[in-house]
Amino acid sequence: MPKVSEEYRTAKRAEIAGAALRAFSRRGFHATSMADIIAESGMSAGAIYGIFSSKSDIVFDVASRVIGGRVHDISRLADSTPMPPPSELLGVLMRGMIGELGSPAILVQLWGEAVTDLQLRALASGVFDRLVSAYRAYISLWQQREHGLDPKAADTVAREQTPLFLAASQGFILQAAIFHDFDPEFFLDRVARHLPR
Amino acid sequence: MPKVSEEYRTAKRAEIAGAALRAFSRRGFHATSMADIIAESGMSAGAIYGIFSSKSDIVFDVASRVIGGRVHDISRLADSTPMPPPSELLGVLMRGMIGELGSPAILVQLWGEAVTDLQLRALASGVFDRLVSAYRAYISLWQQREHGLDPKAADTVAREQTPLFLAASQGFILQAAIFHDFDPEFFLDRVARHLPR
DNA sequence: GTCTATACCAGGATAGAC
DNA sequence: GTCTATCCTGGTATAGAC
Repeated sequence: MPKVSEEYRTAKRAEIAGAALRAFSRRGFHATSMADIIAESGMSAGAIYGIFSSKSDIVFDVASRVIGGRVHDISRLADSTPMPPPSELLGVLMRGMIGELGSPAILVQLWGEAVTDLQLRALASGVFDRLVSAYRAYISLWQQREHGLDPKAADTVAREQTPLFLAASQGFILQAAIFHDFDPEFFLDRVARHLPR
Repeated sequence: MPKVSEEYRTAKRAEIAGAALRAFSRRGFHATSMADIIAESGMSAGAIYGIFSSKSDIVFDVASRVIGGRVHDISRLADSTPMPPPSELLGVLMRGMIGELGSPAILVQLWGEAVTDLQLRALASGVFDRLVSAYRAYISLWQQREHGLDPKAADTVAREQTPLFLAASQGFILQAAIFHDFDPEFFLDRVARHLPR
């Protein structure tokens, strides 16, 4: 098998996925036609169907990339140093997401699809799980360092707090996507003030 | 104009909307065809198009009903007595929603649509606004009664806290829709414990 | 591998009879 | 007002040439 071809394929995939993401972000998954993706990518139908087998194949690939980016964000914050307090973690994560993704609208669209699509649901559920784990590990470590708890006690505290951190993250994303005049910093400030320390 | 006809129309509308809601809940807005709605309602295409002008007309009607129900929930809790503490408000609201709606999945679908549909977005945004107002009024009253704050100070506190309450509500709904093994009471217990008093 | 042109189909909406 | 049968658009996927 020619190795050039393989690299070429993955490069093309990324290129098409990028175009599709832009189109989906503007008009939604269903309102976006293959013709839109073709126009946005500057390629032809034949070229695209040579790389992706169907539209839903593209949707799933785009979803994986978007969501994979979130997973990457999460894993990074675990090694950030110095450790900001957990209450600031939310802000770090959300700002990073906005910076990389522009608008979180596509995530909300994905959630909507995930409700009825088993594959996408597994994907979304997996990210939530990872986010929970990351928050938990972080909070646990913080509790040990700052409050001198032993690992077991710290983990118990962390477990208690994670659902709220997850909900706050999700609320941020949703409100940013729906409210026309959403102010990220206002939200983060208000919420951080009431998150446990 | 015959008044019997008017009542008949609204009854039929409700009937069709109910059937459509069931179909949408199962398969999603887009995957549900008019044929599905026709089958679920037991009526014919002609009958339905005599009442609704298009599929998106039905979607919007269903969305309004679902979301109108939430508004009703919210307005009720303001007059509940004795007043539970704000930290329990979330549970009251979420349990009521589950009881009436079954699963919150349809709400997440709506959010996903709202991102790209201006009308639905206005609808969703309006509900969030109302929820914010309701939480704010409630918390303000609570602060006055329990902590003896004057109305102005109480409202300031309430304003600070509402974003987190809203986010917690949204997180509950989303997690309930996506996590396969979501435990409502576990979530509510953990979150209530860290919500401000 | 990629292009254009097109086959094919799902599904929303309507016509016309009752 | 309601039914059935059907029209027709929009959109995915493919055929065949290059």
